[in-house]
Amino acid sequence: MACTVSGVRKGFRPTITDVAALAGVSIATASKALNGRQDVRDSTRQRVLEAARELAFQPNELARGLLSGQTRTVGLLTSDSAGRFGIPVLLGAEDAFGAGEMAVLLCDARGDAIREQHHLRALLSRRIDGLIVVGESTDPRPSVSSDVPVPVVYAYGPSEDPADVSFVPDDVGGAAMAVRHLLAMGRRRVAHVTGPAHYKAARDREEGLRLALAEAGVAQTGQTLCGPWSQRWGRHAAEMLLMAEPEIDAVFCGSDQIAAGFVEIARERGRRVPDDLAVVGYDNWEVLSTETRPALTTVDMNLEMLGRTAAQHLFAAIDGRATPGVHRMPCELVIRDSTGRS
Amino acid sequence: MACTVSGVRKGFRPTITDVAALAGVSIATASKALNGRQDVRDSTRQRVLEAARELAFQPNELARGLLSGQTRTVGLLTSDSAGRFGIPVLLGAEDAFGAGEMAVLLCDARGDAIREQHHLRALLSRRIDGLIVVGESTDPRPSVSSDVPVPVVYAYGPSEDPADVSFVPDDVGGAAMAVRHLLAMGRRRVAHVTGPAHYKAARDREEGLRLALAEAGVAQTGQTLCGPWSQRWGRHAAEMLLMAEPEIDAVFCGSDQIAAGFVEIARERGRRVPDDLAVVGYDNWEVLSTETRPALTTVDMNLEMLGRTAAQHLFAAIDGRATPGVHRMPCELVIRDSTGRS
DNA sequence: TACGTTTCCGAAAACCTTTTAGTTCGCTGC
DNA sequence: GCAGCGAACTAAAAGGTTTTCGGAAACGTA
Repeated sequence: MACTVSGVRKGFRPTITDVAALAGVSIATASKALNGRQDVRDSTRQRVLEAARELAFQPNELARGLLSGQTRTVGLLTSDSAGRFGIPVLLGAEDAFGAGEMAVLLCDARGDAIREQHHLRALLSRRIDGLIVVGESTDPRPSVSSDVPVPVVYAYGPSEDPADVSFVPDDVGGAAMAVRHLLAMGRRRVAHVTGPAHYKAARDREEGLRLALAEAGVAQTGQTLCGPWSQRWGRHAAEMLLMAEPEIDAVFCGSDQIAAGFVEIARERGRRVPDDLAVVGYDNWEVLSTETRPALTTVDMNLEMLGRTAAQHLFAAIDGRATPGVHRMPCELVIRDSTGRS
Repeated sequence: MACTVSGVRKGFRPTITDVAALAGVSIATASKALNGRQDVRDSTRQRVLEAARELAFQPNELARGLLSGQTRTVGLLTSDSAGRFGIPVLLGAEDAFGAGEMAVLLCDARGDAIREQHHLRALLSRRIDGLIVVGESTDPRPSVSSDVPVPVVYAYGPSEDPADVSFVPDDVGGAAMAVRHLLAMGRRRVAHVTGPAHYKAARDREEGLRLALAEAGVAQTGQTLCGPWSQRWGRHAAEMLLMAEPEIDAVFCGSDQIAAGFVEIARERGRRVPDDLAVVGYDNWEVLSTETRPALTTVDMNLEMLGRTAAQHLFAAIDGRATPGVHRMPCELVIRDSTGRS
């Protein structure tokens, strides 16, 4: 009787009309049966459900969206998703949306403002319910909210407009936490090697360092050294620093790449890590942080969680409950061997 | 007169009816004017265009798609986009689609078949025009094509069904190219350290190695050593291999992580790379390959290009021009210092 | 039988756009 | 004065779904 079809005819898509016809009812009744509404006799509902199953019927979200004005689709606009940091945020957001039955339209502007406008138009013409903008760094970026008639949430890179909703890692807090850990391990001669000073991330992390040192009444050893975020720079900085300030017993590095380079040189120069020298990284980029010798104590920005939170907040904003402002999400200190056993 | 609005009223979306009313024409005429069709007087067209500009009108893609049956939207289904390899493929595909005015619906199944089915249903109900499935490894994966009434293209991880369209890196060719390079540099005692043997990537790369060695009539030195893809395993393998086969003058590694670990130990044991020992990696993961000392010669699978090609092929398939089968995309050898100057 | 109530179902409108099939109007040619 | 024609425009249908509202049937009550 019921001829179960394995596979699907290419191109053919059954409509609710087909289902209604097969079940021998009107489309209105079929709709009510399928959506679990009242005013349908149980036996009728069963017939409709059976017909829908047999035809592998999938309601057309386009038609549904056209009617309801809600597409249950959000845009995810990234400036540079190739970047190390955009990806986890994106994944967290995708995860949260997936759980909420939302679909995600992905756009990568590749750092180009023209392309960004282009994508924005494409998203709007597809009637997204909301938008997440993922930055490529924690530096504030121009707001797009005024061009967009739906709620917008910024993740990782905040909007320049404080009236927008932004979620960023708390780099000041993360850095302070890392340095407090160094101090708790008894270190008092703490140096600092980080990335280019024009990055907000570098400045924030420096502020966290100062904060924690000031709390403990300890002075920083040597100047903050700024360079690229790379391992190469970590090696170079280590060579300079071990020469210039040989008495240091701890280094706070602005990234795991820098830290990886630093421990490499320290090891070569015969400094035992962590016994002679404790090293802390930042980012918890596991391919580096777990593979250096010794494995790095480092700050994890919880980016996936940040993305998830931003997505959940977007839900709230779509429902009209937004909390504007910059929300700083706490970081987490991952303690490994490079700062010694506690 | 024309009051240009900066910003957009939240929630309000003008329709073509609004545009037509403002321009004083029927919606049919407005539609024709906006779409550059004939049968519209120039002066009328200008009035319509002006009205559309003033209202910031965006045609509703939902309505358009409902009518045309084409959504100009494709699905991108990944098993594990957190993976190292899915990302570039995804970016390449997104890039190709963006250029073609297509939008991309992103779904990450996180390696869960249930979730995959769930996402598949969501995509189909949104009436995607086509689907790209991005695998997490080069091992063949179950086909979804029979459940999907639109064209499907598999990228990175091929479908188990040879009637499907798949794009995979040519690992055999890539490995052979790497080993031929070692031979061309005069090396004759080539060892092999790679990942777990249950990975097709490991087996394919071994086949490439054998091929190239056989061509040159050279025997492999020592057994192929299999372990995790990690840097740690690279270090461990180096310790064993330098002990067991001290006469080797080259190592082909199955990944940059393994190669990075290998050169690290080789350096510590006093083997000069590349003078005493040439090392080749695989993947061209730049955070490793450009930062080791010396920088790694390595095989680049051109994943972004692979993703782009898969996307372009999906276009063709949507137009009814598909070329079934597994398409092997050429790899590229990136020569750096770890194999010596040429 | 007449009437009210409940239960179940269906017709039709609405969402927004494109396209088809006209309709109107002015003009040419006879 | 009229057939014929082309240009410019419009009314209406189509696409798939949900929702509103009205209607029909069934049942109980007076």
